[in-house]
This record gives sequence, structure tokens and C-alpha cells, in this order.
Amino acid sequence: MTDKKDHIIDNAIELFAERGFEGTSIRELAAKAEVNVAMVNYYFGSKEKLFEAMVAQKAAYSKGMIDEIVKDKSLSDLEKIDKIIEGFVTRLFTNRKFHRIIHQELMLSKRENLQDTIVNILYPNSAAIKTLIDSAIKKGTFKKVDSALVIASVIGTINHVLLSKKMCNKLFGKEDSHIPYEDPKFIKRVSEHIKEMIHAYLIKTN
Amino acid sequence: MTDKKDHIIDNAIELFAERGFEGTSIRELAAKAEVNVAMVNYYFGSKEKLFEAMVAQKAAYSKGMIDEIVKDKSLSDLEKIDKIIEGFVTRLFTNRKFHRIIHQELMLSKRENLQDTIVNILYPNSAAIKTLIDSAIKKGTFKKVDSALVIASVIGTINHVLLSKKMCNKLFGKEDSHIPYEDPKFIKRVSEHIKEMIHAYLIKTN
DNA sequence: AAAAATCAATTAAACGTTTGTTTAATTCAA
DNA sequence: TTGAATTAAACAAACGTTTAATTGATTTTT
Repeated sequence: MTDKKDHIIDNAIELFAERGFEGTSIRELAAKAEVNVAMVNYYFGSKEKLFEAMVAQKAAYSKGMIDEIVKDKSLSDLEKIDKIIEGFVTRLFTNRKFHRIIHQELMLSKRENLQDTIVNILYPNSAAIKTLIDSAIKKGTFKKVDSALVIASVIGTINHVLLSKKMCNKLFGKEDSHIPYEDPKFIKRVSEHIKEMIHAYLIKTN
Repeated sequence: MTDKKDHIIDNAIELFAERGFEGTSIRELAAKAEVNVAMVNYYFGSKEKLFEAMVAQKAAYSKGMIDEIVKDKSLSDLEKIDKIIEGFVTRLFTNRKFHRIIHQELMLSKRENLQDTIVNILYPNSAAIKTLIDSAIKKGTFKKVDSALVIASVIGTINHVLLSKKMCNKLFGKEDSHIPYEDPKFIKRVSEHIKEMIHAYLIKTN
């Protein structure tokens, strides 16, 4: 059943996010998912193919949204940037475990084919924002900024909060508890910060 | 000889950065460093202790600098922020392979003791900047910003450029070549971006 | 409706490799 | 002659994967 494949993938996401791909054994995974060791290879063929199946299934988490916003003619450029930031923060926070796995993978030089797959999924988002910013600069709406690095700042800020867990626990004074990644207030706090910072940088003051 | 220990550590940094800790075998490392497999355990005791020795040796890469800048009474708060950003960018770019390893480690939930060690090394930097920003806000020099997230933006921007290699190759239009991490011009481009963005956000406009 | 056949799902056990580590012998300079 | 450095070989454990047998529900045949 597809049901069971999903169940294995869900458990794999948990383990890969916490222990890494090479750091997770199929026996650990089988134990956590409460299935026989052989089932993983029966359903997916191999550990690597399980990984690919996971990416294929969860890839949609960042699709579509941005294009819709960019095309919306009722929004100003700045309103579009705001909506994109909000969407980004919400989606990455919601899918943070998968996001963590993706970034572990992007850091390494193993499985380069898979890296290309991931980049092909994620990059269009960055490209769309870049186009938006560059055209607004040409129009004279935005200041002449380094658009590639603006994107690095937006995504980098989110990533730092999401990925460097222990570090940010201290930074946000949550040493004994946890950062409330699920709390809408915290999510809003992050997206408001990014929006305000980017506003201050993009908007001409004269 | 300490000479040979360093030689092993240097090769370990290369491999760990590219293939991860679990993804690197002692045999691969021994082959690359051109030493016998047994030498790693002879010198370091175990693979994990090799990792710890590596961290201990390279930890100093971020020490000191910030404290000196913060204490310098000839600098304004904004000048201090600028100097700190420049120092951060330069140091992390210079030690980017080690930095990559550190962040692989921070993402995972294995070897928690080591994580604490790393956080204890890196966090004082973040804390110092936070104190600086918060006191400048109290003085009225800076706008009332979310200082924890400002730090996330500074470090996050650098990390995104340094860690998500394939992604940033595309973002910076270097698909066929490489991002010139060693090029002073590129390093300056990054630190100028961060400084300008943070300026726009921190400085009161009235 | 009962019996037989079919086939995907599931299992425990074993497969051959690779892993980190250790041993015991050897080299080699002090 | 001593003791650290170095080696090839072996170690047990863990790894991803495969096998071959069994289950159990569904379909086909009687």
C-alpha cells in the first residue's frame, strides 16, 4: 500500500533530520517505523532510492506560491516582496525537518545527481525574487542593491533560525526549553523582522 | 610527531567538509593523507577523538577579535558593527571548510557533548554583538530592532553564501565555474552588502 | 459455496562488504 | 638496547541488501 510507503518516508524524515543520511541505518529506521528491515528495500529498492522518493514526495512544499504572487497585478512590488517573505517563512518553518535534510545534502559533495535535483526544485524560488527585485530597481522603485545577496539574507536568516538549533536556543534565551517553531507568534516575529529589514534596505528615502 | 597529527587533521577537514563525518571512512582518510589506517587510532584514539582534536585545534579561528573591537573606545557603535561584520566575513570565508563541518554538526542531534563544546566556542561572538546592539538601542543611537534576529541575518547571510554551494553558484551566475571565495573582491562584496543592509535597518532616519 | 490457485505482503535468516579498531610483528632512529 | 613509529593482517560489529519461506487476502475454478 502507498499508505505504508508514506509511513516509512515520514519516519525517515524524522531520522535523517536528526542523524543525517549516512548516520541513519536501515535497521534504526525499520525499528522506528515498526516494519521489517526488508520492507525498505522491498518498497524503495535501496536506501538512496528511498531518499529520492522522499525528495520527490515532499518537493512540492515550495512550489507554485511565488509565481502566483509575482503575477498578481493588484499588488505593488513591495507588497509582493512582503507576501513572498511571509510565504517562505511559513513554509520553511512548517517543513523544517525536511528542510534540514535538504540543507545537509546541499552542504556535501556526495550524490551530486540528487543535489542537482534539489537545486532545480529550490532555485526557481530564488530566481523569481531576483527577477522581481531587479525589475523594481530598473523601474526606480527600489534602491540599487545586490539582489543575489538580498536573497541570501532572506533565506539565510530563516535558515539560521531553523538549522542551527542549539545556537539559536541560546540566542533566543531558550536554553532550557525550545524555540517555539510551531508558534504563529514566533513565525510572525521572524517574518516581521525580515520584512522590516528588507524594507529599510530596498525603499528609497528622499 | 605533532607534525603528522596536523597533517592528518588537515586532510580530515577536507574530507569531513565534503563527505560529512559519518560519510568519511578512516580508510579514505588514511589513503588521502597517505598514512597507514592504524595511525589515526594510534595518534587520536578513535574517529570521534580525531574530530574533537580537530575542533580543539581550529576553534581559535573566531576568538578574541570581537572583544577587542567592542572595547575600543575610539570607535562609534556603528563603526564597531562594521568592523565586526568585516571580521566575521573574512574569518568565516577563510576557514570555510572547517566552518562547514561545524554547521553539519550543529544541524544534527548526534554527539551532543561536542555540540555543546561548539556552541560554547561560537556563541560568545553572537552574545557580544547582541549586547552592543541592545546598549546602542538603549542609548537611542539605533532603532528598536530585534537584536537576536539581526544577528541571525548577519550570520545567516554569510552561511548561505558559504554553505549552500550549488545553490549559490546558480544565484551568482557561476554555474560552470565557482564562487571565488578566496577573491578579496568577492569577500568585500559580501561584507559591503551586509553592512549596508544593517545600516539601513539600524540607523534612525529623521 | 467450497476448494484451489494466485500473488503481493511480510518475515527471519543469511549474504558479502565495509566499518572502526586492535593486534602483533617490524622498522628505525636515539 | 630501548621505545616510539609504522606496518599488514586480523577482529568483531554493523552495514545495506538479498534470499527463500510463509502468510493472508483476493480471484479463479470446480
